[in-house]
Amino acid sequence: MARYSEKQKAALDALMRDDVYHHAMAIIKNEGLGALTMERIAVAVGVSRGTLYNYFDDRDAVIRFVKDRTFDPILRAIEEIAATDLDPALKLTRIANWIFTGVYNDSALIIALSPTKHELGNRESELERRSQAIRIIEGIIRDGIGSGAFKKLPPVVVVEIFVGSIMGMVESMSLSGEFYRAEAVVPTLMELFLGGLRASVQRPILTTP
Amino acid sequence: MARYSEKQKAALDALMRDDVYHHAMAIIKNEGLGALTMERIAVAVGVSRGTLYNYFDDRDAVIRFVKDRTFDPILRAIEEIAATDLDPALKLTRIANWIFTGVYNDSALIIALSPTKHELGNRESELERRSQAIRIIEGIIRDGIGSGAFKKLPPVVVVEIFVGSIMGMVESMSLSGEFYRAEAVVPTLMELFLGGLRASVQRPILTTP
Amino acid sequence: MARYSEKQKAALDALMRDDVYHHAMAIIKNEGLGALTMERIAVAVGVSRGTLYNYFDDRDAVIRFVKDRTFDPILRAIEEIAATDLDPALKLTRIANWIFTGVYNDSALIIALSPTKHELGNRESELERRSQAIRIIEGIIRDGIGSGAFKKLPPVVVVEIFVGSIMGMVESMSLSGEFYRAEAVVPTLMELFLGGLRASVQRPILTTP
Amino acid sequence: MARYSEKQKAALDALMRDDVYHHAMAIIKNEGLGALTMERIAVAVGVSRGTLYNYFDDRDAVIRFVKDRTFDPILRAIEEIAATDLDPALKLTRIANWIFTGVYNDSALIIALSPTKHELGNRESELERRSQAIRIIEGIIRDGIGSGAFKKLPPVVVVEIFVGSIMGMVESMSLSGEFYRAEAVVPTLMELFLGGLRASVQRPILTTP
DNA sequence: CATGAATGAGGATTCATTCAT
DNA sequence: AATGAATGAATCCTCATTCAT
Repeated sequence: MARYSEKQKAALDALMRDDVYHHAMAIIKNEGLGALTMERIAVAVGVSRGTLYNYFDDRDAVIRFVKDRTFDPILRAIEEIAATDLDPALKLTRIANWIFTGVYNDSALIIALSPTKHELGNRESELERRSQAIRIIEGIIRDGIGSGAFKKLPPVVVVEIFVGSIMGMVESMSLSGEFYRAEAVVPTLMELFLGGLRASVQRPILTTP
Repeated sequence: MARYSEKQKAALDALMRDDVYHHAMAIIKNEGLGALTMERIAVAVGVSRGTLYNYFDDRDAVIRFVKDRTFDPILRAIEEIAATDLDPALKLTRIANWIFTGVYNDSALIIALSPTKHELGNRESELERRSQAIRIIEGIIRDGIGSGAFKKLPPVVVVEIFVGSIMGMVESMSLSGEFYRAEAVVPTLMELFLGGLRASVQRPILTTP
Repeated sequence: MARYSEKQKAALDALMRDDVYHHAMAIIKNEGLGALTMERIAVAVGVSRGTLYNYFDDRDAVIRFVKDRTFDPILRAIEEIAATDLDPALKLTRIANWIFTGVYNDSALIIALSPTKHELGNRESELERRSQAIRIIEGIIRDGIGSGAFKKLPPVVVVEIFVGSIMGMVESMSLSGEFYRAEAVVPTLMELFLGGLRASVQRPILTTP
Repeated sequence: MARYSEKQKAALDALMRDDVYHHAMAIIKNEGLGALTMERIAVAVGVSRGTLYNYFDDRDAVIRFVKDRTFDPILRAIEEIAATDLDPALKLTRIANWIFTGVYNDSALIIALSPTKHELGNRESELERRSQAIRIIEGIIRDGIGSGAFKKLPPVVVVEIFVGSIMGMVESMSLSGEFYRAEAVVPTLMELFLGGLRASVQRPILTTP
């Protein structure tokens, strides 16, 4: 009796979600998260507002979905890079490259999406995603310190600085409107970061006075 | 003629603006910029909505005011530090410290306020403020490179990374909910940053004053 | 696909617009244009304010709609009368009759709507409508002068007086609250107007003293 | 104890009212009645809003006052003209001239003021003023009919047409934006009006078809 | 009397969301 | 499943008016 088999239904569902992702991204990029109304999405996708509600519980679900779909690949890439047996410095460089490149394409989007913080309860998944990434990168840094390649700096803080500086760079560029390609920025970023992190010649470590 | 002298009026005005700043900050921190409605502010301050409009042209003016009041001291501090004759590395350290400390108190606020992007037209003053800071810091870095203290890396990119990593750190902390005091983070940050920036040969490391 | 066919939708739309026209008219007549708030209309029509916005972009659109719906039939009638091959005097009489009758039903409305001046930008269509009517009537008067039926008075001024006296009459009645039927007023009006306009036998010309 | 004597107070009062009239006129002319807020007036006059309320009960009182001050001279002039022993046709011509000229100077104003009708309760004085004028003019027309100078047309309707055509002309000009001087319009107007009104040679009367 | 800060009642709009068809 | 009309809560903003100083 059912018109669509389970499979067909799932396929339909996937198509709809693809469409929504595509158009929601475009709207957010061009006009900001505030412009992402159900009406706008519905019109862009070519369905009625009501139909949208058959696929997403509410507007927040749409936002959550778009975020997830944007960040998950980055997380997976980080996991994959961490799983290789490259040396820690190289891993970090690749991660920086990946994030930067991945983010580059959706530049403004990241910014628009990021500090949703207070807007509704998407914090959980977001934080979880973030803390997963953090934990993985922290592992890499601990490895580096353990192997004597990196200085003995507090890993937790180092991770935050690593991630923070990448995200900060993206935000910086977004605010100033000047976008550099990954190749133009990542080397300098890593030069600075690794330059300071590498346990090169001995140098007394600095602590807060 | 007038019952209140100019001074009294100014004082009243200042009081109101202080109040608004105070409560607007609280609202933004706890619930985000989106929760900053005129009604909320009015209730918090203890006046009617109408009264608010006697002090601020519109909601946007309130937001602008809060931003200015938050960022201006930072900008001025940066200017002052840049004007000293400390060596570049120390200047950068102090600036990092200042921003970090200053921002620490209003932590989440910065994030909530920063990427207003797409929302209203307050970008101008915001960008100007930012570019002023950027220009000043860029000057310091050029000095460092000129004096041979820093590596010859593209100053523009270095600044972005410097500023970006600080802002990113703040945002990182804001997202994760764990806030470190400046003393706990800045040394590490500068160790990394300066470690990578310095024209190698060893040199005693600089500490936060 | 759609539950409602295009036709049904159009019908619904027409119904709503009819309703709005009806009630908006009543409100304007009784309490003036200023009383025509979206709330008032919504309550009168029996829908929510939000629903109104599904049919009209904003309050201005409602006003424009009511005006158009009121004036357009008059304009069309004038065009039709002008297109006949009646003699000019008769054309004018019929036009006066038409305007007067048509307007009679919406009497006060015309006044309430007409000098919206300074209020919103609906002047364009209004003026255009007016100038179309003027142009047509001017043509009739020129014909009359050309054929020797009318005196050689400046057509432009004559039109203004013709139109002005009709509109003025309506306004007069509206202000005084006494409404005469077209049959009671138009003959007198035309007697005066045509009596003065016709190129009769000689008559001493009157000049301003 | 009183600071001001009655006289002084009255003088002060008159000054204030003069000022208000002056500036209120300017505002109405340039921006319409809607722009006539207490704040605007207060600023223009150079006093506080509160002070305005010492001279006028409310906004409506201001509007009433401005109207009165504008129309009263016209009414008085009509009375004076009616009191002369000129012949009826000449009286009407002079009245038309007077109204037209008087209004010419405040052109748009008349329109802006006229259909206040529904706006608050200034109807009484307005109507009274109007009906006084009507009554006087009606008297002139009756005289004309009585003396055999005018045709036997219903005086009430003739008055309305006379007044209506003048006011209509003014409004016409206001709407179209083209203002003619009294000398350019009144002769034509009176030519038409008196041409039709005079009991001249016999001519078949035209009735509505 | 003058002042002007405070008030609060409107009025316009926008959207997320529901639900009958 | 899809539709889209209807809803109504939320928000911004404007002013006439009051009243303590």
